[in-house]
Amino acid sequence: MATMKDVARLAGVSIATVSATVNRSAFVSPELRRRVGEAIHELGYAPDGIARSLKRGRTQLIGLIVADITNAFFTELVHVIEAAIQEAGYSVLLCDTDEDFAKERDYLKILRTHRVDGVILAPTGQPGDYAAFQSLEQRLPLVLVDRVLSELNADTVTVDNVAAAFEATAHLLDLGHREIASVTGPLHLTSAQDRLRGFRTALQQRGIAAREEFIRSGAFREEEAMAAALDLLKGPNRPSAIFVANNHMMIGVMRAISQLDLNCPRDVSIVGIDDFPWANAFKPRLTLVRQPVEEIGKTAVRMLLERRKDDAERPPVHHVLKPTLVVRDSCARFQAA
Amino acid sequence: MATMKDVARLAGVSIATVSATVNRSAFVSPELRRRVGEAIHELGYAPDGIARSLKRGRTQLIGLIVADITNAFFTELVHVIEAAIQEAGYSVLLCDTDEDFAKERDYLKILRTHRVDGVILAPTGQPGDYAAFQSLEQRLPLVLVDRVLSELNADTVTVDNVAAAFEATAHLLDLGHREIASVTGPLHLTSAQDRLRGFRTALQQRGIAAREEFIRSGAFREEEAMAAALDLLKGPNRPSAIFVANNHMMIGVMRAISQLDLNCPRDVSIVGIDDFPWANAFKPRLTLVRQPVEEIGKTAVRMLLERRKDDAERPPVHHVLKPTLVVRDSCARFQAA
DNA sequence: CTATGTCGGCGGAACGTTTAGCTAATCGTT
DNA sequence: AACGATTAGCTAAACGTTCCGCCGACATAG
Repeated sequence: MATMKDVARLAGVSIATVSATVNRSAFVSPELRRRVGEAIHELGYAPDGIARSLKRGRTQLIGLIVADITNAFFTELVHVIEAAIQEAGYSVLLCDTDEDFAKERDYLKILRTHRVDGVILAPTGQPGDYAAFQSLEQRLPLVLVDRVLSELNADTVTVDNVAAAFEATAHLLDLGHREIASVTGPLHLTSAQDRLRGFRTALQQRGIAAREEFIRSGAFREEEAMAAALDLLKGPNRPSAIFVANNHMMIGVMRAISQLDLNCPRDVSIVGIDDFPWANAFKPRLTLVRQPVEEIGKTAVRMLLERRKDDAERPPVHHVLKPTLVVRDSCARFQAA
Repeated sequence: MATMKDVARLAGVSIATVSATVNRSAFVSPELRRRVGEAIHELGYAPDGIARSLKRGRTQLIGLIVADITNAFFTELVHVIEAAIQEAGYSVLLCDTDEDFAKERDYLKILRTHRVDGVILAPTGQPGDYAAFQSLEQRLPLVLVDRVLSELNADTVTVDNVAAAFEATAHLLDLGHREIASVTGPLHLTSAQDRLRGFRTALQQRGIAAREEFIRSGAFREEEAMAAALDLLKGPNRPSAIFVANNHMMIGVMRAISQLDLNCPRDVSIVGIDDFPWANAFKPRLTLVRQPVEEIGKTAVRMLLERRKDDAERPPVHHVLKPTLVVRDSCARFQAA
């Protein structure tokens, strides 16, 4: 592979001139510019980003760590973040932790080795897991998305999960439901905590006691949600509505309903969090709380790049975005059986 | 950020010894190993992958270019490829072209600048677009997935799209359908071509003439598929079944059915290509041809890394994997209206 | 006691850039 | 005519590694 030296020799100039030409970093006479251009073309020269990174001290690489790319929310998030990063002249180093903190830690180390210029992280760890990081990650610019980690005082972008769950639950309450179940995520994640909190607050506010046996929390996974829903729905005094905290879980719940030959929304109303492409392509079209994914992604990228510029020890900023309820057909007015 | 020099100074050894210790590339006495280890720990040293890459001539980076990460097939593919690459000690540089060849070309250039060790590419270009590449891409190890590009004689991993479409169509024929429509992708992509071919072959084999007005080809997108399906289904002599060539299009078709208040499979039978998580969570549970995504991904990674080792000018190899029909509820036996 | 061999560890030259500082040439000013 | 100012382009020193070749110490053999 041709190097600047080859180009310089062929064009009869010094490598400094080649560099100046390639980077437009200094005036180069038209004549030399032409000769350099020709030599580059002839040799098929392309600058070596590695050498350049070494010298410049930055790589134009951003690490993106998500918990689970097959979750449609993260898919979409990766999509918009990738586009925004590319637009800004950087590239994405993708890491998928599969909700496994050990992997996440490994990835962080790898990203550090690759000398990425910054990291966008959707963390999976428990509080306490990150104690070592503050010092270890010698101020690598970091933005947290979707889930917060108070101990890691970094910039964050999240949606108001309490509000999301509150709205979803309030919608159910408005329709007359009282026996409402909740299938929610692992409670060490702030997103899951907040969603459960919003759910409880909505009930409380109407003076309705939450029935603890109707609250199921487990991993953000299809199988567990299906098991939970099956268990919830098979008994004689089943809830008339279920609030589902995540889209993987939604699949599980819908499959449970399908398997029990129940009809949604006639037999049970369902409301969830996270919109996704298929949500309105089937029966029933799902009523959901939509997160502003595009805004989350763009904001995260913007914050990261700003943080890079003036890496002053400016205190972290936290963006909290508003979710919106999208009403479709999966919730019906309550009627006694 | 601490460098080997710092470590060497603190441990009282040469940087060569630090390097040997870090890489286990030469025998280092236990005593020195201990001192170096301590110094590394104390300084929080981590090797600089950039300098290492420059010296070694490889980056442990693999470029992954997909046409559209929001397509569940590619989502899953990215998921398994990322895992396999990570497992092999490499990292993924993710590029999403949004089915735009101009972007694809830019990405290829960027990847080259980043000096990736290889590229896995799901191309979007038309034949002819890649003419310049052979020489330009100075033998960058390359594996094509999902879609082939004969002019780019690289290794490929695909599924037998002809067989996939054939099986799907045959299933419809077996159920007695005769007026079968096809909503298929852009015909400059081999995957779309092959799927249409399989569809035609199945009809032909039973001596049934394909009705050209029932064949719609457009971008692999939801909106266009919805428009096509709307048009196909609103007339009085509508097809009794539709073969849908891709999962984005499937969403569009299902939405059209929902909008027209038709019932699938009673009014129209649907079979598609590409399984996805939601396919059996709703009514109707979709009958689909499933691609062996995991095998595609793992094979692609394996081929790429092998190609790296002995970069002999060994001729390209082409893996063609078998799809399987998954019968669920979206196709019913034909009955005259 | 010297010659030979072994082996842990070191020095230093790369890898392909960027960039500070320099040189020689050209120019305008007095 | 002499002198600084300006300028195009060059030289060379980094950046943080890897790894070849060497050196000195020690062991063994003759």
